[in-house]
Amino acid sequence: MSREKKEILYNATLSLIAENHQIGSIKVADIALKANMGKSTVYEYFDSKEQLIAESLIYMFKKGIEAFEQIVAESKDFKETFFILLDNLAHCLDKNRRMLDYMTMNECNIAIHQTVKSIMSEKFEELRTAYFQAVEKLVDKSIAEGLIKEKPAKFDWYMAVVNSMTYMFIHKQNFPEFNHLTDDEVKEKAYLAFLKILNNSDKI
Amino acid sequence: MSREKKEILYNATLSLIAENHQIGSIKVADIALKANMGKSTVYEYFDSKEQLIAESLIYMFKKGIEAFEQIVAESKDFKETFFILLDNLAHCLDKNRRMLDYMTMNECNIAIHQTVKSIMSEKFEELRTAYFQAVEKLVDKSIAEGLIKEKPAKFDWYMAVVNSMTYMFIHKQNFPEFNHLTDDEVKEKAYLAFLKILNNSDKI
Amino acid sequence: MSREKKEILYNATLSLIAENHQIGSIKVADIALKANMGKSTVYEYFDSKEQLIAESLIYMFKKGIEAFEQIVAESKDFKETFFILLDNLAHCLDKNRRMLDYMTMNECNIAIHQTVKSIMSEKFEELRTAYFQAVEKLVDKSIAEGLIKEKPAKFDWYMAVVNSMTYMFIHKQNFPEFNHLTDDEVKEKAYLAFLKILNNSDKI
Amino acid sequence: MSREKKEILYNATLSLIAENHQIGSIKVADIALKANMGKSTVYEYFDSKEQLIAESLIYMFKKGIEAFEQIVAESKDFKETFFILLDNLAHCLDKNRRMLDYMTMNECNIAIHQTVKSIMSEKFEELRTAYFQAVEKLVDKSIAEGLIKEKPAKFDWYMAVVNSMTYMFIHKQNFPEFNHLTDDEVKEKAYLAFLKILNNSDKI
DNA sequence: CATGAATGAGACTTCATTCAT
DNA sequence: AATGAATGAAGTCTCATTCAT
Repeated sequence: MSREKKEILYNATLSLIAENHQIGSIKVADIALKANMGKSTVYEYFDSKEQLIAESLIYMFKKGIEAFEQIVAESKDFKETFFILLDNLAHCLDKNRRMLDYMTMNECNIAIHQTVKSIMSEKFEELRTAYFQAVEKLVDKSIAEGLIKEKPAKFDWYMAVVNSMTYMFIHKQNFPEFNHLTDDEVKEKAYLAFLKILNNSDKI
Repeated sequence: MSREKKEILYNATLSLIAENHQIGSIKVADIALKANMGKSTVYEYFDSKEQLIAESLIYMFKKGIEAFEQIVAESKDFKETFFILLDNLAHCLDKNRRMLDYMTMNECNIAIHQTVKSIMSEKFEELRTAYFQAVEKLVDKSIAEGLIKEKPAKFDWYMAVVNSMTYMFIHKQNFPEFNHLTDDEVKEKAYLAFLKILNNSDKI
Repeated sequence: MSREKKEILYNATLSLIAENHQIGSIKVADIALKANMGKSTVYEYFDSKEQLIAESLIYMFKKGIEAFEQIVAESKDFKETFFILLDNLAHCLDKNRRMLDYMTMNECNIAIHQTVKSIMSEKFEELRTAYFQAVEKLVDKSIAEGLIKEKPAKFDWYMAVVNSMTYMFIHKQNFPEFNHLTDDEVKEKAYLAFLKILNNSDKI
Repeated sequence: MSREKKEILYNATLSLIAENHQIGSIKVADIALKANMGKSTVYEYFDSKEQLIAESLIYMFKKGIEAFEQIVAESKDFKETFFILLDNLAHCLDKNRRMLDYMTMNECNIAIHQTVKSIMSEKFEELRTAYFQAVEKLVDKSIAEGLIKEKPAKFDWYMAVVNSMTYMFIHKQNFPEFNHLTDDEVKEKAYLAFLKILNNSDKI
């Protein structure tokens, strides 16, 4: 039960982060309201607001990485897998425009508060390692299919993936300049960018 | 005088943003302290904290775009210009790891507060237009030098620039996985990515 | 059964009073923890925290007076009895430096709360009477042994006893000025003070 | 001005301590009300409730010792000085029955809270030293007048003074057993006890 | 009997803002 | 023009108590 209630609170917190876009301004009262419980009940499960937020973020990362892993694990070909992942990201960005900060694991988004920071820094390396592994499996799939000639350096394939995610992110900012593009067109561009970055290194 | 004091306050605010990494948690008291004046004096120049922050951000964008324009305007060749811009970004990221959020003009980072949001949205389009123009001049330089065969679509060249900035950003996160890379190597990679993304569109 | 559980709670409460030194800051959660039971169980036996504390204090007084009586009742001579009592007090003061407040039956230490006050005031007179009787028996012993020439007024003999207890109390405060004195020396001084106060009334 | 406002708050706090009789249960709201200011204003002058309480107690001790010193300094004879001091004590006890705890400098009354404790412990030794000096001057006066034959040990004269104060304290508890005694009679008894304790050491 | 879970009331504290000087 | 002083509103957290099981 403790586990279940904690997850309710994680999800309440995360949906507020998605709405509010600013971790620092989340109020315990809001979390409690969203989770359908009294403010004081929150403190039965967590020592402080910071503890709750920190754990919620870890929870979010874990779930996100798990989802990523599962999508990669399903035996689709690379392009289909890649597109599902971008669709997924687009969906997340619809809910929370700041999601890219989290997807790039930018620690400064989390280190609002000394308490949150110290709670998270332990788990952070572990999470990042898992994330890199999942991303690597995706890249390996593209290599196995011959789309990428030879395995690039870690930084290179990581950047290629980040860059393709950035395509979705920039498009979701809804600048009028880019409103004419559909999600599908952007995904296609992201896909091409991935391949271009990791191929033809000899050409230039 | 009014002008001068306002700029002092802008700069105080911006240096706090750079340090704190969270707009929502900046306090008027801190700004006043940094600006060497009493809290109440701040209210002689601005109606509210939000007004001050919003104007400070606009000020930052303006200065940033001006700096970008000036670097591009100086008659260096494309590669040198590009590298100076990346050096500049690296310097900004050293002070404020969240700077990319601002550089990509992600509005959600600013919309902490309804007041800030409405103040900024007027100016925002103007700023973005200026930013796009500056970026376009940079891209045009690469075309003029023949590094890019033909002028790509707006979204494509904008993404190419954003992606190259992302290289610096990811590297500045100091993940142990990428600590072996020097700033110069990363700049080179960013430069190559820019060219790859905008060339060879026929190859794939 | 009810009786037994209640006593467990009394003792848990009293040991917390001994540790905390402040009745007002004792928490039901602490009492329950010390008594090895759930917080809600406390409310099976007592209507409120105040009721429990009030009854615990009464229990403490009763036990204390009984102990006092028993020591006096054992057929030792006056000086030995007196010293055992002072030893006893020293032991109590080691656990709770505020014990003197209770030993002098200073009602203000108990009247933290209107509820406690009203609960106690009924019993208080009864307890004080018993206490005075016990003290009187001690004094009578000193008279029977001829150490005191004639029976002094009630206030006088009560003060003589209180004063001798104060010796122990002051010594237990561990002021560096008095650290060189041993417990035995202080007891001797307290004993002499008792005799001096109650004798030679004609001399001065 | 800061000094003046702080003193207002000290006095508000001390009058609440006198009324409430329990340091732990004093509320900032009550202090602010008593001092005629908003709750938040209190925090302009003190970092926390504990800091305010600790400083208030130090202030009380200081003022008390100063008053004691001044009474002793005025060139009255010993008995008159002694009686004025006891009158003074009686007056304090009327306001705050716990005052004896403070007069005996029982540190446990102050150490409710770790913060208060650490703030005070620095000053405590200094205060105690001043207190002992003041008491010593009083005792010296009795020696100078020949009321005490030779100067007793520090512990002995300190105990004699404490004991005489205890007379007032016990009487102020208003036990029905002692209601027939007037303040003047009690003062006389306290005075005699002082002399008896410090004289005739040879007699017993 | 016993208690885990929940919570309302209320405490401390922060901070943007106002106001008198 | 500048600010020290004051504060209301709001946020975090605590804790005695209730209630369903």
